[in-house]
Amino acid sequence: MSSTIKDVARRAGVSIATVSKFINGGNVLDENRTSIEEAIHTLNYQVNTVARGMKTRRSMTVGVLIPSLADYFGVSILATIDSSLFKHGYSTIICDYSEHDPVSAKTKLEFLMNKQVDGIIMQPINVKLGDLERAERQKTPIVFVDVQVGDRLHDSVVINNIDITSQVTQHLINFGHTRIGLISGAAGVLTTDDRVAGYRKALDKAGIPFAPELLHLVNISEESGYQGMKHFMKLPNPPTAVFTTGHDLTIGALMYMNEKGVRIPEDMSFVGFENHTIARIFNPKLTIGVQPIKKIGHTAAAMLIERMSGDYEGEGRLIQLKASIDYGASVKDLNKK
Amino acid sequence: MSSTIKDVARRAGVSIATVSKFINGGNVLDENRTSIEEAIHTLNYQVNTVARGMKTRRSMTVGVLIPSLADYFGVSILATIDSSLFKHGYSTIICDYSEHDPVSAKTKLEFLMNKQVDGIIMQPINVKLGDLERAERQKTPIVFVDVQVGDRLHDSVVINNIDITSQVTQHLINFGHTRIGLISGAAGVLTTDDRVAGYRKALDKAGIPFAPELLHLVNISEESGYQGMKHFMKLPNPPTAVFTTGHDLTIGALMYMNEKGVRIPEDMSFVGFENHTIARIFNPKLTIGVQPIKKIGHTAAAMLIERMSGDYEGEGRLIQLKASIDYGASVKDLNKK
DNA sequence: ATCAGTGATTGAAACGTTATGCGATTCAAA
DNA sequence: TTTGAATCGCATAACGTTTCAATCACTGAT
Repeated sequence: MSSTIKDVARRAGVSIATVSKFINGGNVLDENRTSIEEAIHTLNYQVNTVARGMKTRRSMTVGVLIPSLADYFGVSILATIDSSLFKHGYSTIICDYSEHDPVSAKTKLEFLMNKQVDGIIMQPINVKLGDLERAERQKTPIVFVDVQVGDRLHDSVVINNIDITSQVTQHLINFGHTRIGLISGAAGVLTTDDRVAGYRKALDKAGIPFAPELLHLVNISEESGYQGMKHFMKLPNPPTAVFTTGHDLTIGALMYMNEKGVRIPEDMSFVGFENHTIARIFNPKLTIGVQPIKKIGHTAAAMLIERMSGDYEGEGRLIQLKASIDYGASVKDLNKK
Repeated sequence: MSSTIKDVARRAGVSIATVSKFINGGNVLDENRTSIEEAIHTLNYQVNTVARGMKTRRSMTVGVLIPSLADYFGVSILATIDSSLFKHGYSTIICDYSEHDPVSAKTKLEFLMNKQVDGIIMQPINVKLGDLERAERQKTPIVFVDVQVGDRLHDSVVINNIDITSQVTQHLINFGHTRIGLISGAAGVLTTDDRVAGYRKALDKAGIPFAPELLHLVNISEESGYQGMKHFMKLPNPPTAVFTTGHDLTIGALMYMNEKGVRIPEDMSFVGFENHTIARIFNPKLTIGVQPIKKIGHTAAAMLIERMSGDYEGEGRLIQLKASIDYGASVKDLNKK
């Protein structure tokens, strides 16, 4: 159906080995070069990367594994990863897994391994160390994003979660807020725990007592944002400001407020996360925390490429990037009356 | 590094062929079955799908090609396609291409073909028929989404663009609007042309003269939505209602209005497209046109699977799905004064 | 003339799997 | 028992590459 290296060799009147050498950039005689080029061109020959991978034991394919293809963070990172990897000739196989199904991550990981991926980039929510066993046995490098993983075998790219939440909380405190609601992911996930830690750190520093009912930690879905906001608004003594730590949580919370006619910032001060677009079309413009998503993606891809090419073989590296605050007008200053 | 079928055969004391047969569901003697199972288990054997693909000439991989991984439609469809395909054992290689670079689509298509994908799902913006040459020569099936492609070789899944825009326009007319701005993609793209046709159809029916300055047709980016809205607002006689026909266009238009303090629907009536989330967090709730994205994705995946498995070999099919209007409160009724 | 050295070419052996044709085994019916 | 049919296992040849050791054709120096 499609022409092979054998066809090219025959037509060019040289051996298969010579054609292979030419294709891979080796030196060949000028006369051979031209006849090979001619043959390749008229036969429309393109190398079969699968067959090549069979020999070289490299598929030039990497797997990207994220909890959901409907989640902003995962998809955004996918875009930058894909373009970084493509530049190096790698293709990206995308998979999502369910963070609730205990075997889903492991299953998908094995699926990717069976496809002989050369490396994996993964956002690990609720994955157990045992899930990584197969990849580790075969020495397939994994780079984690968003959440770092305990063992020091793999690289991770994360943001400094303690810093960003403590900064946001500090900002709210500066504006006179003392009852501050926090909506974040599930407790136990490192990212969430760090974020809560940052929140408490700022409260402690200001001498504000911690109130457990002002924490809503379920997962990072839209629904959870909606429910969290609802929960806060129904408290006998509701918070004056709420902070969400994820894109979809932010949307959920906004939905609830919009539905109930809660005005921002008159009735409720609000700080969202990660969504520039929504922040800009919202009136008033929202104050949000933003992750350097592109940088995370590029860094992760670069680290993986180093691993796959053998340029780096040392122990796991941890890169912590800085998130920042993009100030809008969704926080009311309680100091100026 | 990783064990092969040869290792399994040796350990189980049978030939390679027998193991292969067992793996692929053939009948083997009970005693062989158990020893093979034992060997597979203790050796942690997993088939190498690349090597298998080499023989079977099927990679069990499909390519998804969309103009941008930052675009709502493409990414949403990717999610449903991926899950449909995974159920049938296929993995998804994702690629984006630039609709502005004339060779980008062709290049990426060849990239996918070199990876020996068994099929392709593509959202074809600005692709030329010649770009498909290689895939056609190798008889790799392609299913198009969003925009149908001229020749009747391939399947397409689209929505009825004329219907939806004519309905939206009709709705605006019913509410007393006669100067209606339309922001859509580039003229020449079939989807856009159909949408403009639907718009004009409704105008004609109501006897409203067509005003060329009320059309802004550039591309489907956020920026274009922003510029389109800006253009309309600066007209000596601006429209009383604007309709955007894409997710990102909608966002861009909203950004401009928010920036300039244009109130919806007091100062401007507005109908957006495709974004439930934004429609719901916006105040007032937006009226939007919605595509059945999940259905599009599932249908496309199902058609591709039929092609790849050889269950269907006929000529190209065209599936037209219906879009619908989700009514909010962003259109002012000019009839009741 | 011969020889070593240089570079390009080549045949053949992998890589891990499935497909195929044939010989061996089994079993029920005669 | 014998026989025919059915089943199962095996050796081997692919699939399209890369790679390696061996070969070949030169060149320039001895």
